[in-house]
Amino acid sequence: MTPERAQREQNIRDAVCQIPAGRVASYGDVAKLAGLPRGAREVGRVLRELPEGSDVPWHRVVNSKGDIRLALDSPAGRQQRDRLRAEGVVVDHGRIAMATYAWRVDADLLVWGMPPR
DNA sequence: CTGATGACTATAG
DNA sequence: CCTATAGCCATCA
Repeated sequence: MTPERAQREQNIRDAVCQIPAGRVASYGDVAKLAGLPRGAREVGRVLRELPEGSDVPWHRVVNSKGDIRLALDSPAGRQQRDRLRAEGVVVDHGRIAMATYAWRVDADLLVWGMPPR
């Protein structure tokens, strides 16, 4: 494990931790926030490797279309759906309305000069 | 080095 | 909505 890799992974986890409850962000958005503009796939890998019981809110990460990418009939998939609903996010057939729930990092940066919260 | 892989994404039909 | 295609890139056998 190179230090660079450990650092990238930490940056990714930190970015995910910035997503507010009740909002979601895409893998690509998280990658951008972590300073890896083309690292969407790596975000997916890091989340996949999170230890069980991690505090990182991985359930707030979905694909750019707003779809939960984990199998809905899997334990993890159901957990993602349930956790999001518990935060007030409407999940319909594994899909989330990004127009409503996407965490608009760029917009907040433009208006406030910093991410929300 | 090479090829396969994938919790990705954009675009086209 | 669906499929196909291409681009992407770290990681691994």
